[in-house]
Amino acid sequence: MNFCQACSVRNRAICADLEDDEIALLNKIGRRRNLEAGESLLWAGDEAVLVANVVSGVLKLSTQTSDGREQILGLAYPSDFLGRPFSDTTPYNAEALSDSVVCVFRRPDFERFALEHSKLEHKLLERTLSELDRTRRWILLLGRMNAEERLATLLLEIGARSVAATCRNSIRTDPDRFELPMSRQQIADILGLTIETVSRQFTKMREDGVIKVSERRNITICKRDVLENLAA
Amino acid sequence: MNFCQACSVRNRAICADLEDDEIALLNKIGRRRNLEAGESLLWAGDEAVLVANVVSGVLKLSTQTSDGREQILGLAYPSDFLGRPFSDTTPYNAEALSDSVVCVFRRPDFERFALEHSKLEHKLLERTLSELDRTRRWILLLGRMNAEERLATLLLEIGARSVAATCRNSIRTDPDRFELPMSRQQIADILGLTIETVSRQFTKMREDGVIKVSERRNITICKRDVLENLAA
DNA sequence: CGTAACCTTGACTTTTCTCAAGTTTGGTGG
DNA sequence: CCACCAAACTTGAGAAAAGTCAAGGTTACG
Repeated sequence: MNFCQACSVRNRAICADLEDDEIALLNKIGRRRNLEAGESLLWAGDEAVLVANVVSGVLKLSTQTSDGREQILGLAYPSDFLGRPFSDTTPYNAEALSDSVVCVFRRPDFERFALEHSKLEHKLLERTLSELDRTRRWILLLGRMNAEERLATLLLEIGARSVAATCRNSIRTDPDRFELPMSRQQIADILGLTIETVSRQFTKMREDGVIKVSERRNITICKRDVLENLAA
Repeated sequence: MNFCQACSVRNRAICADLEDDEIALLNKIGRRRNLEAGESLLWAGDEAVLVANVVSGVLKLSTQTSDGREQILGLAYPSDFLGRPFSDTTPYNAEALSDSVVCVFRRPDFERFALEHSKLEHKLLERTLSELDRTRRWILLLGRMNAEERLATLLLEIGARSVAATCRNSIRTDPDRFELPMSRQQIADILGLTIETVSRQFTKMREDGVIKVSERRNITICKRDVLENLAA
């Protein structure tokens, strides 16, 4: 059975651009895996045994300080790549925030394939460079923005990425209406804040009419310009 | 004239592993450039026209918020790669902190070479993945550490990188004795703090006997275990 | 309908920032 | 060689932002 040919992220993940015969080979070394919300795929510090592509769902990448303060390093949406090729140690935890599907490879299999198929390696390089850009923008957020600016930036980013992640799946979503894939505590762990500070900022934005919130996780952006101004 | 063969970072930069004939080709498309301390090589938002390797010196990568608050994204030491291949826009400013030498390539030349020589592309991928790991560790610092922990982490990192950057140049340095390549203000911009907070933390560490400071920039680590405990 | 998890709110504390002096350092010209 | 200057750094006092601790609401779900 060839999962790749029917794969919903086939044209966006690092396997895009591969020829049919290459895809067939890749299909042999990878396999699908379903993750329930809350289930982990990678553990920081473990030997890096596997790498993966996200097919559907959202995962969080995280580490913690030695005394247990958690920091989320990033989110992985469909077509994003997970894991650490060419290193022995996994640098972060990866945990599904929603029920998810990933396409996993044993790391040695994937590395061998990559070295033999430079087209794949090139795609992985492009993706890694983009991820580095995104991560550096997050450094600006954590280093120089206040709580309000941080939440504004996150809401805009989640809106944008929710659309990008689903647009090929025919469910055209609006970047101004989306469901948060994480709890308030997790938002705090992304933004480097406490849950109370996050909650107060949500309240403030609601009171200012900038956003609407229903059932806690359904967000409507009412005044995009205000958010963009804060995030800039 | 072949700079590459005599290059002090020849075995550590992305050009390591290349065959002699490949090096000769690379030598043709690159050129050396000297930068004085304070001189800029890349400007955020500009069209990405060139990429480079650091040969000697230290550079800072930075961005700022729209209202001008600066944040340093990282430091580039000898053998580190600078610039953004495969994208039209340079994502950060790069400015020399000390007098530096870089090996620059026009981006299209470099990209063409990379696509034709997958060994180089592989090295670049490994380096980008490491840089992503390092950047993510910085996210933990900015998101979850207090001022004291941040400075401790930075001092240990600079000590380690100063050694790594110079060990092939026969000047064997001690990771517990080094010269800071930046001002207090720049340290603040790296750590996401203000200059006053940084200064107070230096004073505290001096008073606690954890470090010695002479001529402002010469640091001796006296109690490495204390710093490591803070940084962990 | 009860419960547990999640979220919000309030009062208070702590950390860092801001603003305003001072002080040290390194360079320059008398 | 010294006095002076500007830039870089340090220090102090008070303000602001975010964190902590402790209740009190909501919501989802069995």
